[in-house]
Amino acid sequence: MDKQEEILKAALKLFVEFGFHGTPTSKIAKEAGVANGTLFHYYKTKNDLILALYTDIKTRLTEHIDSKASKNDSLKVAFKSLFINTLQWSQEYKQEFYFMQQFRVSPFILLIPHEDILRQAKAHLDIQAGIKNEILKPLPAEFLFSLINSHIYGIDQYLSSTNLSDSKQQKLIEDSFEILWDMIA
Amino acid sequence: MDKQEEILKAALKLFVEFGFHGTPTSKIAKEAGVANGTLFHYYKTKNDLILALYTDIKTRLTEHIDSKASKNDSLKVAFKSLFINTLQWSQEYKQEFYFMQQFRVSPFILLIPHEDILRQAKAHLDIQAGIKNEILKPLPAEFLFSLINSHIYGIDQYLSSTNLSDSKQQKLIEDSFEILWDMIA
Amino acid sequence: MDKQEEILKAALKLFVEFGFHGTPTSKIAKEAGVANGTLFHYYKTKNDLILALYTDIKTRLTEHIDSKASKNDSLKVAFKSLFINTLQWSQEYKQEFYFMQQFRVSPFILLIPHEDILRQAKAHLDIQAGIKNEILKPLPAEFLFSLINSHIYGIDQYLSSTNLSDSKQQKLIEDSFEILWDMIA
Amino acid sequence: MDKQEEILKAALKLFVEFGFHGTPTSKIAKEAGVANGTLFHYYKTKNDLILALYTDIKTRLTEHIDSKASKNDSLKVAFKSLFINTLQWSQEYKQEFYFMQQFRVSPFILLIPHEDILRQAKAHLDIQAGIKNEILKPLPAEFLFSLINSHIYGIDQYLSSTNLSDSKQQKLIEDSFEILWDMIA
DNA sequence: CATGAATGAGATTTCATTCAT
DNA sequence: GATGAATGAAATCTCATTCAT
Repeated sequence: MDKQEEILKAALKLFVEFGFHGTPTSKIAKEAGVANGTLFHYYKTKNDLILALYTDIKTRLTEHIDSKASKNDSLKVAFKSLFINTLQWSQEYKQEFYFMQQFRVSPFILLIPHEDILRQAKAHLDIQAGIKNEILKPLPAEFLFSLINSHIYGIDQYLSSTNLSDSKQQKLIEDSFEILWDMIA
Repeated sequence: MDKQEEILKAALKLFVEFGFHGTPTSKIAKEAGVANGTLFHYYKTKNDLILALYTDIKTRLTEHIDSKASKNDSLKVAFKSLFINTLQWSQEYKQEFYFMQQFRVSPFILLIPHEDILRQAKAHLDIQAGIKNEILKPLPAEFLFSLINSHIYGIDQYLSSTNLSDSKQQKLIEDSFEILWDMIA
Repeated sequence: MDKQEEILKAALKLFVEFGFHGTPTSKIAKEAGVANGTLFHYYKTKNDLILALYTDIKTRLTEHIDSKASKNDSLKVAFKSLFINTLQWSQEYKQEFYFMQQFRVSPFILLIPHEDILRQAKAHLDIQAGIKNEILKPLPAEFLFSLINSHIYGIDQYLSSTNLSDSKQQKLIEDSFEILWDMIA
Repeated sequence: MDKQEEILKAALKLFVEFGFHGTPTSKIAKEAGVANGTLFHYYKTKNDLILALYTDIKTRLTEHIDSKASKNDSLKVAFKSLFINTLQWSQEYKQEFYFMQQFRVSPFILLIPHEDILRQAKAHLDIQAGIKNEILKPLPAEFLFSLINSHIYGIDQYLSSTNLSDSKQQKLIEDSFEILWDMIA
């Protein structure tokens, strides 16, 4: 692994444990096994590092979801795939998922253009279309989007607080999707 | 308003905008219109101030909810009251509600005994009892709790991102409760 | 002497010896006998300190010159007074005078509005008027100003590089003025 | 142009604008279009670079003056040649001339043996001889030297602050020499 | 020769906290 | 109680310099 990756990895670990501001750049460098200045060789400022980490994680999650999606699925299958893959990823990459939540209630979120946030998230499925085709309930798309998102976060939180076996976890995720689908369709 | 209150008010405003660590105590003091040292007269450390603010806000929310609840309601009515009053409060005191979310994904949350968090939240309604009485679905209480909570946060987020009239907002909150109830009962 | 003065005094001493950037703020603080942070309590940045020092010295020189000037002098007497008092001050406050020269060939000079520099310098005598009254040679005022200034700096440099007794120094300054006067009148 | 020259050229440009310490070696390298390390291949330290630049410029000025001087001139003609050629050079190579002034009020000047400074400057004409031959006024040679030097700087400053046509500039330089000559002879 | 990633000492600046008034 | 000057540890960031390639 090259130094730049080591730095991101170390930053993630420490940010999750101590928060952005509770983590000095010197500790990140030490954890990454590089010199203090090396961090600033790759990231001009600590802010830049935080933003780069967010972008990196978001990209990885998006790629994971996209890699599992197939083009010709029905809306429900597409939704289900998105839902399940997001939650599986959230459990496999707990730190990453937690970091994103931290980031989203931090002032740093303001540095990400608002559209970027929505676009990427909604890119995976066309809620609008589902409403038009009368597959989804006739509610504002933004509202449905909020419901779906928060549902996912709720499940993630529950999974993280308990310690289910893989199969039980799998079952719970699938059941949860049916609950969600009943709610929005 | 006395100085102590002014300090809390100033801290809330600045924390929400700049984050805990992004807000120096000197700025809080200035915003509150008191001297630097005065802040430390009331709160021994900055940490103490943050915790006191959290406790203060949580208490105010709890009191609001409790003041609206009546003892002899059915479970559904009790749930509905909790749900509606929480969301109405979240919209009236947006900064406060946002602060609590910030606090909960921050390392400070570890300073609050885990049980305190659950107990207080669940104190208002006995999910366990609802399951036993077969009013609620036979799912783990913790799981239902997560679903309820995240649902509330989802609605709050949607309400905060749009700008509905009071009546429309009221309607949406009530509809959302029915959706939630269908999900858990 | 209060701390703010001590800081200016220490800064002057060290800047003259090591240059602006060759002097860390930590050394200034130590030389002034104050804590590191105290310097920044009075001057928001090192730049601010440098500018404040320049302004302070320039003010002191101006006040010295003004205090020695009398209103009703002839132009020649007024010039002579300015000339002599500037040079006496330059020898009494060598560090201060040297600092001003350092400052003037540094990028910091750009932070001082150009007009401020000329206005203050020319305020003491009206070259323009002297030209109109045919007391001074019919040359551009700016040109005469440059000649006068550089003459003063030349004498200062000579005085600083030799070690004359007070009386000889006094004599040389007076003779130099006559040389200057012959040059411009 | 080879890399070594590019480095000197870049250094000159940036030093004049930002000062010695205000200019990182990395910026010099970038401006010169070479890699960071290349600079240190040619100049062991930043200090060495600064000194080399000073020496280079001083040599070029000296060569310019020498190339214009003829051996058998009278003292006045020799002086005039020195004076005029210095000022013409100062206007043609403004950055270079400004750099030398910066250098002379910087702590770096101490790294140049004092005698070198005087010798080279005085090498071009024998003030001492002029005094003995009663061509120059019976004043200390060092004093005359200071007067001449500062006069030149004064003219340079005026020329740099205005924008005269070449012919007017030429005329002003010649007139200024007569003024100087009257002052010292 | 030339490169540029890597270093780490050190510079500037911030900031929670103290304390004499 | 209230003030705000003073503190100094610690944080972010810079930069001259090195060295493996």
